[in-house]
Amino acid sequence: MHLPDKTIERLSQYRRNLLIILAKGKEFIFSHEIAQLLHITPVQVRRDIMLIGYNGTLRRGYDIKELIDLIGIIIDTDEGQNVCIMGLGNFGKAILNYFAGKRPKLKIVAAFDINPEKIGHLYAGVPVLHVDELSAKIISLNISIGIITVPFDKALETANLLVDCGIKGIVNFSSKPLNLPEHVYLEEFDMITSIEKVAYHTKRN
Amino acid sequence: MHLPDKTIERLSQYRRNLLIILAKGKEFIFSHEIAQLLHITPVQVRRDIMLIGYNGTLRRGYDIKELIDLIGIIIDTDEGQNVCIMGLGNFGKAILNYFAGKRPKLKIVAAFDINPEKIGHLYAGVPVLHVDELSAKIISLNISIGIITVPFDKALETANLLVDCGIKGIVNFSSKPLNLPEHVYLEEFDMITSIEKVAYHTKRN
DNA sequence: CAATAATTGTTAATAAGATAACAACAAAAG
DNA sequence: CTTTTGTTGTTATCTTATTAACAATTATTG
Ligand SMILES: NC(=O)c1ccc[n+]([C@@H]2O[C@H](COP(=O)([O-])OP(=O)(O)OC[C@H]3O[C@@H](n4cnc5c(N)ncnc54)[C@H](O)[C@@H]3O)[C@@H](O)[C@H]2O)c1
Ligand SMILES: NC(=O)c1ccc[n+]([C@@H]2O[C@H](COP(=O)([O-])OP(=O)(O)OC[C@H]3O[C@@H](n4cnc5c(N)ncnc54)[C@H](O)[C@@H]3O)[C@@H](O)[C@H]2O)c1
Repeated sequence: MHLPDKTIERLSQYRRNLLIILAKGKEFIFSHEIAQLLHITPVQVRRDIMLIGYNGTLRRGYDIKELIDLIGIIIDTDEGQNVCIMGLGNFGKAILNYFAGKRPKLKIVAAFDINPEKIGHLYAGVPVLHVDELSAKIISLNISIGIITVPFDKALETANLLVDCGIKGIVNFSSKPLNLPEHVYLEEFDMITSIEKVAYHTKRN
Repeated sequence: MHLPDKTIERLSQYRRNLLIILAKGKEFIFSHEIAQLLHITPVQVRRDIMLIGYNGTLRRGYDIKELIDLIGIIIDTDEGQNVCIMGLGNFGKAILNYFAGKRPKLKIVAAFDINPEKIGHLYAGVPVLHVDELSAKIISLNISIGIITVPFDKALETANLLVDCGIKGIVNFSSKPLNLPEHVYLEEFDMITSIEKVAYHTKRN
């Protein structure tokens, strides 16, 4: 089954929001309710759900629990994947706090840094280790995804290190665009782009 | 002139990278060099540049300085826009550090929080103020864009506050999706989506 | 029980975005 | 001076993404 990239992004958002709604005790949800949550159209929601092969109930909507589980089957692996974070500065800490315990199948199991004051402690329940240990720990902790939040001028060497250690995917939040080998999946984000987009769109008026 | 949304995003990225290259002393650049930086195709670059009406020189490429200036005319206003950040936690601090002095036409001029220990100080050169002052300061500091980094359960009231104060655009990094009036431009980002996208794409192999 | 309203699932149509193709031409090489 | 090479600018094509349209069907209303 091939799924469009944008559908994957929305599935992730659906799940995050459905989990919250489920926790409030709601059992079924209509496409237009999901749509309203994410400022998209109900058709879009129904189409995505169609693509993953799920069927709702006419006039009752979608079973929230079932939908969440199915999204899990699509995004997650059975055993789950382990994640590490490179660079425990403000940004890295924000990510750890935010992520902690949120996704059972996607665990941040270690943070790597070079600052001796940070190493050896736990942060948000996650051990902070020295970068020298990376190679060994990626294997022993079975880490397949790395998040890069080191300073600009350390991003390249950090990425190379991860690649050499056999990482499968990287999320790069450092502002240095990376050029990775094809077999490593890369996702980059820079908030300056977000903010400048808003700046552009608020120019008029 | 109408520009596609994706082109705006890329223009922002072009500029960020061109500024770095300019600082290194390079004066001209080819489309394929820009393309390589951002993992896109040279055609894409040329097309974007065409859309903004800039002309390079055949076989010399684009004048980096001119290109940067033109992108500035498109994204920025002449006087610049002022930005505030709501919630100075780890995430807010990371943004302030990162942004500080980086974009002359897009200044973060205040951070708002409710924690008395934070208020009254400077962080990364930016004054930390109490949320109660928001309404007055948005006017006196001429703030038109707000960045939300308050906790999940405070995001809605914070957004409403900004809207009531006449904000023109919001970047929402809190994990709570917002429903804003049409005249306020909204940009949202959640890193869980980025990470889960990587998780999905690294499932196979 | 008939009529109406609401909702899904799916195909068809449209729109947005990316890539390919190539003419034009300037610089470099021969 | 002629040919080759490299690069831009632009149109045409292809691909991906979104929206519209509507049949099917179930619940609700009268
Ligand atoms: N993409 C975005 O939107 C965005 C936003 C904010 C910051 N950033 C970028 O993220 C990065 C981190 O920002 P921050 O505010 O957390 O910075 P920071 O300085 O607070 O943290 C960086 C951390 O990395 C550690 N470090 C340095 N070299 C290292 C190495 N070789 N290996 C491992 N760890 C190393 C440092 O000890 C420090 O703890 C910067 O590049 C910044 O520009 C990006
Ligand atoms: N979108 C993402 O990718 C992403 C990533 C990390 C964190 N987050 C979210 O960002 C938010 C902030 O994360 P953090 O790690 O910085 O949290 P934090 O707890 O460190 O910081 C929150 C700050 O907001 C302040 N605050 C609380 N209520 C406020 C109010 N009403 N007005 C103004 N300030 C107020 C607090 O005093 C604190 O300083 C959270 O909602 C978190 O879930 C999102």
